[in-house]
Amino acid sequence: MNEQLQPLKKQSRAGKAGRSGTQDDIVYAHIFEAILEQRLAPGTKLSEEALGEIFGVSRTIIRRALSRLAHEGVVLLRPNRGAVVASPSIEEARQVFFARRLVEKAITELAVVHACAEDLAQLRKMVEDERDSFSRGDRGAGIRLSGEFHLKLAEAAKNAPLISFQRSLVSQTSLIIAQYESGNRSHCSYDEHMQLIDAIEARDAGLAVDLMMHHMDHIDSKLNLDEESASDDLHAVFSHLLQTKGKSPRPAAKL
Amino acid sequence: MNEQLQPLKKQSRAGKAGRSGTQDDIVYAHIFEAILEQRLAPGTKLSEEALGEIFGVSRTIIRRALSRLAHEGVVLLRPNRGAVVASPSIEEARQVFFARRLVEKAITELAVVHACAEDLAQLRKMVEDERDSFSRGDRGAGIRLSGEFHLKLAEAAKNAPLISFQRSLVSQTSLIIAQYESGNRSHCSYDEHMQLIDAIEARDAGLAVDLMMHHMDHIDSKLNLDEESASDDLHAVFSHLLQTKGKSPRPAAKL
DNA sequence: GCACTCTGGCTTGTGTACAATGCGCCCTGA
DNA sequence: TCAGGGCGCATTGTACACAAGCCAGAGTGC
Repeated sequence: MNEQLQPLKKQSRAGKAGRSGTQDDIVYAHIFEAILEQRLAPGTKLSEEALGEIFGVSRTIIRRALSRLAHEGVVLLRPNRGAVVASPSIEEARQVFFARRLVEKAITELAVVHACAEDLAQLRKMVEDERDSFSRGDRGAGIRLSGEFHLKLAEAAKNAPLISFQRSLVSQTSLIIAQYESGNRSHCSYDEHMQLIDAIEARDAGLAVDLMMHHMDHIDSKLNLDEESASDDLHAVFSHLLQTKGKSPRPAAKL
Repeated sequence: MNEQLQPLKKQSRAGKAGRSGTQDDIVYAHIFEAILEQRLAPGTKLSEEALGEIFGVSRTIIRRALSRLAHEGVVLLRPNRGAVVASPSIEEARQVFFARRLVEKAITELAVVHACAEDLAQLRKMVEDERDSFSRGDRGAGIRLSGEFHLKLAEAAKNAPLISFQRSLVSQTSLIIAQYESGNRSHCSYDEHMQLIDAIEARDAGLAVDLMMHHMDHIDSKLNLDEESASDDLHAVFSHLLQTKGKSPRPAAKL
């Protein structure tokens, strides 16, 4: 484990949020991608020094990236105890989905009004990329691109606070999907995405919102949030025993 | 300007978000308070070294606090050019208010269902504090406490993502009020707040939501978002010339 | 007189060293 | 054999030093 990337010349592919500017953006994007594509399992410890070696930067940069990830809820920052990949509980997942329905509805309505031709073109392109990923069998990239579609939709709605909130919600949703999706059904959201774009382009608010709500239902129904699925993560398994109020879940009883 | 606080013994009163734990929380809370109470005018440069001296900590801590404030939108972080107190444009203010209506409605509905007796008691206490502040003529504290009321309401709704979003929205709203409120009308929201608590306690969702929406209308009507008010801040005055997309507004034309 | 350039100073960005805290192992005693 | 306590190590928290990047002002040429 002593290999490292070349000292981070501004790499092009930085997936999401790829403002390929400063170093911490790159680190951020890489970790983010790794988490969403499940190369990093929930609960995994994210050591600052290890990451620093891997990316060839100092802990300062890593720390900033982790801080951003923590803000978006995909990483849990425990004081004096380091960062771990978040493992949202069922209850947390429900809360995220509730908030998402709310936001997606508003975004859809706004997008019907504000989306310009270029927005729509970009959205279509993203859906195509998404379809390609799934047909290629790249589930991780598919989840990520599906998320980016919803984020782009928020941008088309032209409301800055909602965009930022949506970014956080989408990140967490992706993590939840990665964690809870029942494997037997393929995640084929691109079809619904395309219909949605059509409705928005037709400026049919009623239809667009309906489609979006059904889309949310579908995502929801693909998850087993009703029962605990088998997991190697004690926190997830025993999440109903944990306090959900404080940001640092600890066992309520000694395990 | 060479005075400094005593080296930050864990001060108790840390206003909002007063997790009186680590140092950066304290710094964060103090700057936050200062901005909301208009002791720091929009556009003011926030020098890292100066703040570090004032609070008796190193730039590392200041930097973290500024980063958090930037996340909430009350501070603008310009790469290589330091931090300034945000001065939201009219358009940004409108977007914040749009998002707030959305969130407040959802929060109110949730609070009607989930608010427990202790939540309601705390809410009542906060409204009393708020009234005291205004009767004492402490407008800054009043604005802050009014914001904290709405934040507490979000907590009573028991949805973590909405709480965090609400925190950001309330912060920005407070900043907007501080910047745009027409001075001739007194900000007497505590009365409406109290009615709202009553409706929630009565579990009357319809009434509660109505009250909340009217409350939003009132706040809205107190601001002059229709025309530019006089301002000593070039960014605010010429905000319609500035790009609102990028996070770092620069003049579109040489001033 | 005006505008342009270059330089000096100041502020932020990054890396690193040291301090502090938490965790696990080992040792001891019952 | 197991529980409890103490110690050492590993990891994070903080401060500081150096590098890099802006900005303003003085100086110069047109």
